[in-house]
Amino acid sequence: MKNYPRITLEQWRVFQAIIEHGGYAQAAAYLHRSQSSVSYSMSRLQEQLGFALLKIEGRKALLTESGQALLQRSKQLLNNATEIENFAHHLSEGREAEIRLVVDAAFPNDLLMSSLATFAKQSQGTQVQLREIILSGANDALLNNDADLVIGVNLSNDVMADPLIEIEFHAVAHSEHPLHRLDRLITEDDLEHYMHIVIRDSGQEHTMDVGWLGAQQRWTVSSIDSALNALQHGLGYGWLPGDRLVQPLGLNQLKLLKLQQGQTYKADLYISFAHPQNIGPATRELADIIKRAAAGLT
Amino acid sequence: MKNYPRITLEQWRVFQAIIEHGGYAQAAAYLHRSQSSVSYSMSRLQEQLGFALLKIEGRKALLTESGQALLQRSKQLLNNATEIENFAHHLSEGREAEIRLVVDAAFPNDLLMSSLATFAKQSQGTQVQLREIILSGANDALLNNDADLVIGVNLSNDVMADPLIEIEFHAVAHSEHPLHRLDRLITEDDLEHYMHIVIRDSGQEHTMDVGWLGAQQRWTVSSIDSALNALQHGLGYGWLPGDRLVQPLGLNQLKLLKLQQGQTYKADLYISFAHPQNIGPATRELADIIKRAAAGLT
DNA sequence: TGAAATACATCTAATTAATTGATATATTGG
DNA sequence: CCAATATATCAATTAATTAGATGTATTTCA
Repeated sequence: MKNYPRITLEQWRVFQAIIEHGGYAQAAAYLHRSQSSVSYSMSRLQEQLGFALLKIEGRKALLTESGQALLQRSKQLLNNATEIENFAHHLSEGREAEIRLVVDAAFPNDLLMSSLATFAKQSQGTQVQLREIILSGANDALLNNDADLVIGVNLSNDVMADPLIEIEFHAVAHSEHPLHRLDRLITEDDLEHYMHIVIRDSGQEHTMDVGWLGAQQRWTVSSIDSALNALQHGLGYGWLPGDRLVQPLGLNQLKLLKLQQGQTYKADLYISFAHPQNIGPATRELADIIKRAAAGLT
Repeated sequence: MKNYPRITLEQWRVFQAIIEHGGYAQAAAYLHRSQSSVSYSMSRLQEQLGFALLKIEGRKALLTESGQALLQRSKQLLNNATEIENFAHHLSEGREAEIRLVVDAAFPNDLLMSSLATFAKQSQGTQVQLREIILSGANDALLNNDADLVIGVNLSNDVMADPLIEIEFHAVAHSEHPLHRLDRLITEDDLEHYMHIVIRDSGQEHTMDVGWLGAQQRWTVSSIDSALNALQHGLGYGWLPGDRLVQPLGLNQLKLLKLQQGQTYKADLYISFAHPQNIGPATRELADIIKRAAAGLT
């Protein structure tokens, strides 16, 4: 099996030009070459492949079946090659090769995904490296200089942070959880008797510190998915962002707790550039897309 | 913006060889060229791009940031080019460029997808064009010669058809449908009073012929998804393949009907080559994969 | 029907690009 | 500071591509 290409991009280009312009002569005109040059390239290509891509029927050049299959793929190849050079051009103008985006898990996933999809269309080759964090992880990322763009809570002390959206956290527990069987609004005291599932800063270990009777019980997890998992297994109660609750509430796996107070609390998510003094064009575009998407939602 | 590539595959290959083999001299040895040739190619590449991919630090060639970004992409490009030539080689040995696969909608989707995923790994570039049909659509495809491989029901008269799996169709209706409120097993007469959602041959028009009181009412749809949609909106009852019912039954959107008789009926799905006298290697491989997947399920 | 026009193939010469071998320049290690 | 190592550059050579002229086959249409 071949491990490096022997056919040049120029050869594929000539092949495509012949098809797209309806013949050798037209291709030659398009490529600013002589007809014999086109003929030579094409015959060399077919000689290297070992079979015909074109059959000359009468005096028209027609694609063979194999030719059709290779035309399609060679077009992709040529586009690929062109894109690299365009990307290189953007690079030389200061466009970033990669954006390191850090996002708090509370940020709605569909909003993030649709923003990334929009950005991908106009990215000019800039790739996005996505990292999900929780709470202070966002600030850590800012401090440690391993992010370019950050979405998180509590960035408000950062003067440059723009508010994005408000996330509502709702108190929930498994639908069979004893808290749902109380015939009254739930008080702080009631909660003390049950396990509290807490999402805490990313990057830290799971710890379990079950106290004794009456003491506050708490299980700390490091991701929203872990918290959901724990809740769905009936391990306790906890506060989770609304958009992650739509499905489990719909399926009746979880139920909202009717609290005397504090049934929901709100947190603001901010977006911020990690290096405000030096923001590349692609990073700015991505930030704008996210801001617009968030604004459109409210 | 450039619309055709000016940098040759060879240039990218030289660039990669320098990185992979740790220097110009080693790359030259690997490529069976002189060191000066490698140096020339590389400097020409950078001249064309307008910026440096390598910086010579001391006497070691190190990637610049841009170089890193382009190395990654150029590797993809080279792989892409190599793959086309390998694919061409397979073509010249008689492998198909494309397989037209026609599948009855009753065939379990996950089975189909996992089979296609398996095939993709060993496809050697052969692409699969997938078309979904219903009932006699499979036979149509066979007759009209616009398929290479067919999965459908009622292919049994075709001597070459292999039985794949048995599909169970279950009678269901929306969980609030009046049929569920009868305190006894449902009879044929009961059914006559309600809309029957029927999936019929593909390629035909939706028709709605609502009869009057007591007469048989029927809504004919042309896909399983349409049928599910109709059922989930409580429009009537119908028989659907079991694997498509798992979710709606789980969500309690639909409920199985308790019929006096005929609550489920079974259909056998067969797989068949459209042109048994002339089967390409890739088509045979894909058929084998599907047969094995189906066999593993039962 | 047959001459003119069209289209691809082939040949040779000219041109362009790539490669080499020798040598220059720079850096590192001892 | 010298020997070894690594890349850069130069001039000469070699290879690949291109062009121009010409050949062959097909189609058009007068």
